[in-house]
Amino acid sequence: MLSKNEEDYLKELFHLTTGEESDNAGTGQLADKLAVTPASANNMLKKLKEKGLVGYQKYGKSTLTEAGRAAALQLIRKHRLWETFLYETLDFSWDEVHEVAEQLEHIRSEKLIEKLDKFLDYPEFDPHGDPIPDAQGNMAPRKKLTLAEIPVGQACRIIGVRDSSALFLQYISELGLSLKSEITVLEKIAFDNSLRILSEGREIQVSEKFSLHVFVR
Amino acid sequence: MLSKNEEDYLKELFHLTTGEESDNAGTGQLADKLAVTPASANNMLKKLKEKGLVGYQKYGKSTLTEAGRAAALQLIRKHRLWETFLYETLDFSWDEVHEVAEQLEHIRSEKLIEKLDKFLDYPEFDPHGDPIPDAQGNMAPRKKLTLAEIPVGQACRIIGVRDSSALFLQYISELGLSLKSEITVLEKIAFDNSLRILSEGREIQVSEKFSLHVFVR
DNA sequence: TAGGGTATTTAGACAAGACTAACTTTTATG
DNA sequence: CATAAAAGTTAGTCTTGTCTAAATACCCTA
Ligand SMILES: [Mn+2]
Ligand SMILES: [Mn+2]
Ligand SMILES: [Mn+2]
Ligand SMILES: [Mn+2]
Repeated sequence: MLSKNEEDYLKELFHLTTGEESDNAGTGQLADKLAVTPASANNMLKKLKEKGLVGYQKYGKSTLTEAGRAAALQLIRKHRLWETFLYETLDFSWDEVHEVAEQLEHIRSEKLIEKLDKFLDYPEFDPHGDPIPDAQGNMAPRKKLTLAEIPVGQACRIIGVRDSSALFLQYISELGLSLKSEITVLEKIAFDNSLRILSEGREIQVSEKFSLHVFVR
Repeated sequence: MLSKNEEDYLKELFHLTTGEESDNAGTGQLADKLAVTPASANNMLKKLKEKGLVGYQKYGKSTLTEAGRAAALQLIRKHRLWETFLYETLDFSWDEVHEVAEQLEHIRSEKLIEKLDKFLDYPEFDPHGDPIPDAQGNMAPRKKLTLAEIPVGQACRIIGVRDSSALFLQYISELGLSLKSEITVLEKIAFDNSLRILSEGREIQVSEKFSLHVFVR
């Protein structure tokens, strides 16, 4: 039985080692993400290695074992199902769901998560467009196309975001955009790759950085 | 900010001091309920006294202060709303909801509980017939009439149960009875006050003890 | 009213996780 | 390649909450 903290470490390790960047993570990198000192992360890594969930060696980078990966995926499944519930059923906004799901994901009940999945009608993606792993830990690949890659004149629809920080999510909400918003690219400014886009009749100017954080279809 | 454990102690203290029995509780009595040693309960009582939530004196009985009572009621509100959600929305059975609600009640989010209350359409009673306190901590009085008091020939409807132990709830489920079941008392056996009752066409024999645990209207 | 039994409290230890400060290893740089 | 900076580790301490064992207080009854 994993503790809440052990679960959070595994989940973060999963995110750090599953991106395009790298398939392993340093102690300090992990510590940063969890807002903890490197000493604390080091301590936990040793414990998780003992439990066979993490590949760790002194002064080396860490990885998840198969067992660790499976545990992380179960947590991610719960996190994203709860986010979906908060967004779809309780009318939370895009940027509010993460914090609460961070707590709800640790509730221990097989039955609860099965019933929730069924109640939500087996959703495939969470409110940020991230895929929800199934009970066996299978997860659809993340969509990769960003707003930055859409040619001028083309219309597209938001299906996700690259990061779920409250700062970014609040900004995108303020722009009047959200999941499923339809966007047309009006002009790409060659100087800095910023975009003029059209959504629901309103014209908006966004930076290249912004456009790289928005996934579209 | 109260910890999960502090919350559980306050809630149990509320239950022990709000029944008809007594308005205070001994250290060992509290320890029993929380499945903890008297030494642990003693330790916590001193801490809660420091925080102004509990009235405690060495070798004396303990009580809740007004602040402690208010905190306990908020927790009970969350517990019973979650039980209602599990029962009504996710189709949990009568005897399964308590254990999961015991975890869910500790999720910290004002907004969550408001939205849940609204989603459930502001329920007044939980699946066990217990009243749900409102956001200000006001709680309707518990119904008092038990099955044991119903005269022979009279029909009634189950509105709650005296205790929510899994043992009792499973038994009542096995009998085919649940919240809102209609019951007619066919005969009261004078020897031991056991009852023959009729529900949905089936005849059932129940003990006096059982009948004292079922609240009806 | 003096024991004796029961309830309560204290003392000391342990586990999980966190922190700071000091130390070691690795890596990058001139 | 030498050395300084960065990254990682260790040691020791703290907090929360638990336990066991031993000491104390309370209370009931002979
Ligand atoms: Mn979490
Ligand atoms: Mn998400
Ligand atoms: Mn609880
Ligand atoms: Mn209940």
